[in-house]
Amino acid sequence: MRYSREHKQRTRERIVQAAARRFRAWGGAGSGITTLMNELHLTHGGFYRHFASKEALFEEALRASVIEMGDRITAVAEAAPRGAELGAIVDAYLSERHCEHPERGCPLAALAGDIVRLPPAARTACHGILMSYAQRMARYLPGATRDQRERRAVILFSSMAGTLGFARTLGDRAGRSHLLADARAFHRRAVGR
Amino acid sequence: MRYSREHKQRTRERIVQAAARRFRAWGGAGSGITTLMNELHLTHGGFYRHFASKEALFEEALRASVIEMGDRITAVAEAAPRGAELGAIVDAYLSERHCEHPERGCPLAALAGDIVRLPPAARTACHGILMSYAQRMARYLPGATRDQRERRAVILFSSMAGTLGFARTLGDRAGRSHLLADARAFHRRAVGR
DNA sequence: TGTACATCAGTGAACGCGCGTTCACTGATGTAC
DNA sequence: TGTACATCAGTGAACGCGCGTTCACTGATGTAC
Repeated sequence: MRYSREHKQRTRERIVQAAARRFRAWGGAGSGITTLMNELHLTHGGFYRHFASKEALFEEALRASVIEMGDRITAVAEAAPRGAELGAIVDAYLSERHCEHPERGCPLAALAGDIVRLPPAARTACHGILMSYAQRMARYLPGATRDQRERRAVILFSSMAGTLGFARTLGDRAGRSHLLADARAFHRRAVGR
Repeated sequence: MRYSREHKQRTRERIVQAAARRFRAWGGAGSGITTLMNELHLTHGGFYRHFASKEALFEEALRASVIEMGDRITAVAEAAPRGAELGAIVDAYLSERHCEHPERGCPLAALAGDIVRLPPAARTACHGILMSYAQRMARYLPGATRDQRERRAVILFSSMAGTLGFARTLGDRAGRSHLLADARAFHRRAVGR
């Protein structure tokens, strides 16, 4: 049947949002088209009216994840007292909440491992999307030039992502909590003067 | 046919070594049993005379990777002037050589993303193997107690792994080179006094 | 405003493919006598 | 030392399964007249 005016656009967005969560939780290979569409009470066949391929969806979902996470970090920085933005970002990024919810968290921490193994063209596209994330975060980093702030943002976020990723391999809740506290202290010091 | 005395043991080791390389390069899901066995001029059927499952091989290969990487880092530290061990480790870990050869490199950088998504029992086992790696590295970290050195090793290596992982998403050689140089400076400073 | 037709989001069977795993079989070597 | 038999690493066909993708079809709504 034919659907009303903006119906298609809304469906597309629902697919992207669901995929953004699922890919971060289960990886690019870990979440199939059928399961994804069923979650939205649709069948797999309709998927290709919205996306050329699963890879196209992956990129779109990554873009959405980057925006979502960027918004969250921006909100944290905005809520912090002036001068304490970066510390607040580090604390939020390395929080237990973030650690326990990869599906709503940083796509760099959740998907870097998948992106590395993508074919070159897709990998480069995804790298670009991740860089737009770092660019947005750059304003909270110290540095004389825009380039310097951006480069520092890349280092800070990718290294926090590494520690977060390792913390997620730990089953023990208390252990994770200690590890994250250590990590917050480390990154706060590393990024402070 | 039946094979000579130590033949089985040697075959097993060849499988583990090949898997250790392949898993780091292509991930746990990215390298199949058939392809792996064919690389060794064997057929897939024989695999189950050596391992109960692919997951059992993954653990074994992770163990081998951790030992291999631990040996490499230890050699780097041993070759460094007294007091310069940690700086040498950071430089080697964040070198272009390491970045371009995940198949021979750090399993934490290459496989953390896969390990996070393993079923709980396997994930805990793999986490333990990664911890034995951090424990071995702990002696090169500053700290009053063994526990403190170990915790610092976890933070340092996991955060370097994150940056290395991100660098691997970058197709451009020169860009990677700059990023790694930034990362070496960052981690050397963070880990020094 | 009413009618006829075109559109196209969504359906569900079907495709080829590679995966992990199983199993009956082979046959050279180890072992028991 | 020689013979008969057991062993078992490795083979290759076959299994069920889930995957991404294709396609003929449906039918309510948009659009043209």
